[in-house]
Amino acid sequence: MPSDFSQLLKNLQLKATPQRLAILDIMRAAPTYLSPEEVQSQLQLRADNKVGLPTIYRNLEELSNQGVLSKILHPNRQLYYYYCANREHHHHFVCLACRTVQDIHDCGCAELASQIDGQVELQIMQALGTCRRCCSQNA
Amino acid sequence: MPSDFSQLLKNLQLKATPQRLAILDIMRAAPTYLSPEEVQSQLQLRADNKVGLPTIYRNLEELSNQGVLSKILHPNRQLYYYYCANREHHHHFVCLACRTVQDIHDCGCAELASQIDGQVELQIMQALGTCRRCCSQNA
DNA sequence: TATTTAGATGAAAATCATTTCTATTTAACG
DNA sequence: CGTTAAATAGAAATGATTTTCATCTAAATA
Repeated sequence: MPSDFSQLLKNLQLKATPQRLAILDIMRAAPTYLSPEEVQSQLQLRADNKVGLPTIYRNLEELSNQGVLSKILHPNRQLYYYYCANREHHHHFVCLACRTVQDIHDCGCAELASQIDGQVELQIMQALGTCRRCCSQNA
Repeated sequence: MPSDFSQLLKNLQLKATPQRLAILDIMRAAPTYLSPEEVQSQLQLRADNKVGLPTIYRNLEELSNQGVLSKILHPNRQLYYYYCANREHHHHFVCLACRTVQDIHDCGCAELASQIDGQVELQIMQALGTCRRCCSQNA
């Protein structure tokens, strides 16, 4: 759980640019998943330097590839990202109403891979729906 | 397993247009998943009438919503569709090399839903990789 | 069989998230 | 401090997907 993102980036052999650090800061503080444009808006609110959208796209993708962020394929076909401190293999349940994210611990991926006649290289698994809190509010 | 797609479409309250029937025919015959553009190419090869891309997009999406086709979210971010006669709840393992699809029967979705603090409305689950045949060919 | 109409199609244009290009800047190492 | 590979910004391009809208047609009904 490094609040020291500089060290994290060094470990990943990425330069600790102000933009990267600011993006990481936003992502860690966000209670929900964010789209690249939303990350940009939040950066502007903080009166940080303006960060270009291509930079945000590049960094979100890179950090996602490195496992620092999780990527969410929304049904609306946009990409969203989420900072998850949990470094173990797991998946997420995403509330489409309030955008909060729950960890799914027992995902059964290992069992699944074992029944496949081939080699699983990428497993996309997402549960989307309405969390209990939002369910009860709409009732 | 209706080879009689007219009846299937009637059940779904969709008109049995020549375009729809042709698309279904292509999809059923395809040994792999197809992109909308690939469906269009195949339609042209058959010297059927030309079918517009928007029509293909609309129909693939509609038939996918109705459960007649399965949708594949490819890592390259394009959509692909696949005709699967298996009407039970299941998921797919997709070979990225040869594009063939295997059914995954024991997906653990029910167990997963039970551990979530909320209501799962949509579960995206895909295993992507290399099937055994392609694995051995590349060795 | 003719009429009617909701649903479907096609062509062109629009949309819009994402990526590329390229000149400029900068973090980090020595 | 100088060097250099990596990173950034802004503008432009990309390209899959969707919308628009005028036209057509399947199929229910008379």
